[in-house]
Amino acid sequence: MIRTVMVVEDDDAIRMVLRTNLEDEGYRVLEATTAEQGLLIVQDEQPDVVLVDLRLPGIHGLDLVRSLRATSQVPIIIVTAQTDSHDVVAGLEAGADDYVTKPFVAKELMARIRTQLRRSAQPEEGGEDLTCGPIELHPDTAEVMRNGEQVPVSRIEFFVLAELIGAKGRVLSRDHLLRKVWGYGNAGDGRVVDNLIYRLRNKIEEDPANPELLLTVRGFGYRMKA
Amino acid sequence: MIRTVMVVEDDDAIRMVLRTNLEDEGYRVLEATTAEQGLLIVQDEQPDVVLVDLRLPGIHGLDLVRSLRATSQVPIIIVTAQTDSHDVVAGLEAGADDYVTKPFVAKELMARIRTQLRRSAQPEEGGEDLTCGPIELHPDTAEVMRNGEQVPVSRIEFFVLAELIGAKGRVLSRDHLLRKVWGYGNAGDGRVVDNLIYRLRNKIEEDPANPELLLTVRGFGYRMKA
DNA sequence: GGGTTATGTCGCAGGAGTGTCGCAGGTAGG
DNA sequence: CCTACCTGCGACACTCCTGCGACATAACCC
Repeated sequence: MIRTVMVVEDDDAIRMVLRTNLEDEGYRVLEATTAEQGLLIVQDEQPDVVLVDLRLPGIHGLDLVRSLRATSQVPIIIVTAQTDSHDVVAGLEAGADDYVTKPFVAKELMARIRTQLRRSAQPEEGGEDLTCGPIELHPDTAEVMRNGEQVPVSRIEFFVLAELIGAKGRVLSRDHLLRKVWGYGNAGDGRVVDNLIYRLRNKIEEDPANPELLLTVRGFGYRMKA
Repeated sequence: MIRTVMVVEDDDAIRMVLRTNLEDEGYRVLEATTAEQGLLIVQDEQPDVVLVDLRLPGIHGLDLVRSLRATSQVPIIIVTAQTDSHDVVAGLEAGADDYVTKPFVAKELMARIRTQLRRSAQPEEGGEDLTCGPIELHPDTAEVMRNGEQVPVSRIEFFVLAELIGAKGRVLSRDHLLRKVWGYGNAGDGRVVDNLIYRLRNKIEEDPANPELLLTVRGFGYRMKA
């Protein structure tokens, strides 16, 4: 599963260092240089962790933390040059989950990110099963059921199906699926998605040639039946 | 609601400082000076947070962290004089939720404790017996029984089995197991997990070549039969 | 209809994921 | 010092996945 980390930091050099380290760890990285921008992107992309600098142009990082906390449970790690323990307390009280001071050691920061991810990964058992008509997804066991019978699907097929069902009938572009499931780097041939949809249909559709669940939206992408 | 904080620390002076600060914040405080003692008390009293020093007489603090994690989700904060970032990484990978270095600022530590409590305020599942079909785990004695007969397993095998059974049928990735059981420092070869599963199957499965309890989920990891 | 583009269909080869097993260094206990 | 066991590692076999390419078919536009 590809995890997404959001970095809100106005210093280009530090942001680049963070991006490099995060990508080396296999994360998808989103960037913002202002609190306003960060807030929008978080709502849009729902990252798995947010790194926030306190000294931002315009709105202060602390206010960003409070705004995020007001609407989201996403783990927040403050990464800042302000080392005063008073600032640490304020940051944590504002709703941050951890506080790391610059200059930070990359390996330590990565470990702290993993720690946050580990904890936020637990409630996934509370995550209700994804269903669509006769199809049922169990994220806990990575199983797909059709009419109660188990259908063997591969790892990638599972993620694509989860993404589609999670979209609840909205159309998802090939590009969107490529990014979410395959993860930026290996974009390659756009037809990969078509192929996978074909195989998926053979597994979950009654009549794969006339799909009733996994529908094509010509020119846009694919969607599940509402 | 009165929260309980457990302190595992052998230095009398520091333990006293912690106790005073914690009681001022309104917590109930439990104390232990060794890892063994700490483990017993945690099982007995189920505190809401555990503070652990790394340098303990006898069993090392890191091993205490791993032992706690094997059977409990209690938030763990390492409080230690070891400031090396390598130690921080090892501590977090062992399962700690935060890492504070001495000398610490009391107010900051208190804030970090509140942060942990805030997150763990969610409901906990009851203390479960670690059983799965004919398999039975006794964390107290580190014994594994199959159909009432004792099966000799090694230390690591025990932890892996505990982790799997504790997951109640959910899939656990190799990475997850590596971090939880091995502690990632020695990550090295991912095949270590496969090997261990193979050996575990030879001990607990009727027909190891056709496992019915310890199942492979291709592309994801392993899981116990629900 | 004819041309063009988007998508469906399907087989293949390389490769990733996993099971299996033996080996050797390490470790604990006698 | 010896022994037994644990444990990480590497090698090999095997299955299944998956990206790709080639062609067929359907939808769209003029």
